[in-house]
Amino acid sequence: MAQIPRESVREILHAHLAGKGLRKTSQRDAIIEAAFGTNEHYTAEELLVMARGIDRSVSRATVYRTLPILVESGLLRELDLGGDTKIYDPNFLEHPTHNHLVCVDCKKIIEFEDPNMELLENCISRRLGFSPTNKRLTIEARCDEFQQRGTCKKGNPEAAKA
Amino acid sequence: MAQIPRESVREILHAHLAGKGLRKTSQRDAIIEAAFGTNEHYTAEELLVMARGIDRSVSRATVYRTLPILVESGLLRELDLGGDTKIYDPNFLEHPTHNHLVCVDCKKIIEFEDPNMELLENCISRRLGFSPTNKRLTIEARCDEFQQRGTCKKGNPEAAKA
DNA sequence: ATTTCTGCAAACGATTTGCACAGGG
DNA sequence: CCCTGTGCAAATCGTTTGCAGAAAT
Repeated sequence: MAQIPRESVREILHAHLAGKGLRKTSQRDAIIEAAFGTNEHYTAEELLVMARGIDRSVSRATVYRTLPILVESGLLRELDLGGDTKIYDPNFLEHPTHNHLVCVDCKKIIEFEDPNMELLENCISRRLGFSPTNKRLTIEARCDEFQQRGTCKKGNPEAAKA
Repeated sequence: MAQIPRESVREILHAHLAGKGLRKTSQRDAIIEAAFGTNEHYTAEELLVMARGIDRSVSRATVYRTLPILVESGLLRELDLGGDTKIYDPNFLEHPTHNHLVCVDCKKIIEFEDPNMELLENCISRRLGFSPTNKRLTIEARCDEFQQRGTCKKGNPEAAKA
């Protein structure tokens, strides 16, 4: 499933760890494996479950302590999409400029890229006296299909109930 | 300070309360007064302090219970700008389509309107199969001035430390 | 009178942290 | 060996909620 070659991830991560005097541990390996073994978004808790599937000894605390490291490394992106849980997005390397559309109805997160949006963000930021570095953009919208049928195949059905 | 005539706010709010069988109470009045007596953004906790300045008897729970009512009424907007606290924006009536730029450095929240952004949001949403209703958009950026001087007059200085 | 509101304090849920031990360099 | 990483459980912090009394209709 993962589109990023595992070696690249490992390389970049090892470089990052080494550069910071951080150590390679079996738990971190399991977490990394889990974190980049999918293209789906996930929460810290979901990552914990996935990582435990690889190495039973991974603890919640270690997941929470490792996530910021992965984010710093530039391989993982942390999303604040308005819920009370942070969401993590492993597709950052391939699509560094993508934005997110969150469906209010079905909770589905859709990634999109749009050069016009890129351009417009830059213009607006500059006009206001800001550098467009490190920007995030999220659109919240309503799902047409969900509006009509009360359900939709885009989103995960359980999320819709929440 | 408030640009919205207080009567309009009261009228709309009373209509909203009446329509839902909700009661007018002194605590709610104080909260409303505080909520629309400024153009600044605020957190629930900050609103509590402001409301208590008007009516000492206002409790934290009542503020938290009243905020969703104000948001539903359409007069107050709830913003999720990525921190762990929700932010409330009383300027929604005057500028219904405005978006937000949050400075990573000085934490300042800047409101802006841009017809091109409007248009683009609509196009993108539609293209993806969503109705552009109820959308929110936030740009996160770095403050030029802050980058150069380590401080900036745009933002509130204390927020920058956080 | 009836029903909604309120304050208080306890409950909550995601995340963080102190501690003593385990394990990489 | 030394210092970082780990699991556990307790602590945080914003927000929510159960309850019994207070107030609005």
